Amino acid sequence: MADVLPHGIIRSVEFGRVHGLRREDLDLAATLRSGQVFRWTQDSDGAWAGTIGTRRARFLQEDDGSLFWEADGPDGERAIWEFLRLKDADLPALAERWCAADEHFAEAWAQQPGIRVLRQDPAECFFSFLCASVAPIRRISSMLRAVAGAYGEPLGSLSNVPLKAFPAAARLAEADEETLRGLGLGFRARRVAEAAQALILLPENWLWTLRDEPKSTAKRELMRFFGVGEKIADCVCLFSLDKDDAIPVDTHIWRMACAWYAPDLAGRSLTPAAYARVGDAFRDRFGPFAGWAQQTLFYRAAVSGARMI
DNA sequence: TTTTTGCCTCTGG
DNA sequence: CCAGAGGCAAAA
Repeated sequence: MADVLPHGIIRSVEFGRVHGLRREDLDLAATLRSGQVFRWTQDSDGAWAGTIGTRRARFLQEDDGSLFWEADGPDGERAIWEFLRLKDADLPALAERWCAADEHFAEAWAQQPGIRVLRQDPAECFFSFLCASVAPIRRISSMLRAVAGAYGEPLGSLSNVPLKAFPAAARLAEADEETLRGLGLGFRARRVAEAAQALILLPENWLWTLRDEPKSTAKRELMRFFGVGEKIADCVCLFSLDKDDAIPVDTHIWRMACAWYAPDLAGRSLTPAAYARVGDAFRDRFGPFAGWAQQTLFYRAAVSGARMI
């Protein structure tokens, strides 16, 4: 099957299946809903469609856990495995240790196993979390869909779901603040416009090169952008730059830390020193993939809405 | 230097 | 009216 995209590129859609996956390895729906990606949509068949960079993709997870996928080639299968990080982390084995180390994680895992950290496109991730300030997931999704709808390159449809690439910085740099405001970004419009302007002065692959830098360097570089503080920098590090022990400290993680992992912080305010203490407490307890453990705890508190503390 | 405070902005209760 | 997936800049 071959598609001619609106800009003339011919792509063939590849497909395949990942066997031997259990819910403990991957719960696709929970992972895509866990507040790390915002533009994946579920159709009436229960399949999820979205983009990985400029590549269209579609997933359907069967009841036994196994995963059917479709994706633009070439190397669709490799792209799927990288996006889901299936080779990088044995989630059930990690979770078994985390359950033994922490009763609160054990409760969250029992309710919802299989939430993975994805390896997403760094540019879309950067702009996504720039838009995430003081906004619930539903609103973040609506902002990013509006931005992609207005500026994103059409990639054609996959199973009747029209898909657009998230606009490159060069395209976003053409947008002025007022236009972005009109797309519902509010005060975030200035941050997105300025970040796009700053990014086009750097090499096109600059964000990707941060994958090769240590977390401290990547964070420091990201925080030079207006609108990027520690929390957003940690989100970009964890969700797109392979920094598996980055801990984005939002209000939910902060409350958990005060209650369970660093109780001496209770009643204090979230200063930079306290922020660092929270991250260290998570890394002490959960180890090099602490950010993955964080994602399960975050889902339980922020997405499922369960009362934990 | 570190921490606190006010402000920005808008949807939903 | 108030609260909520933050960050900035000024001031203490």
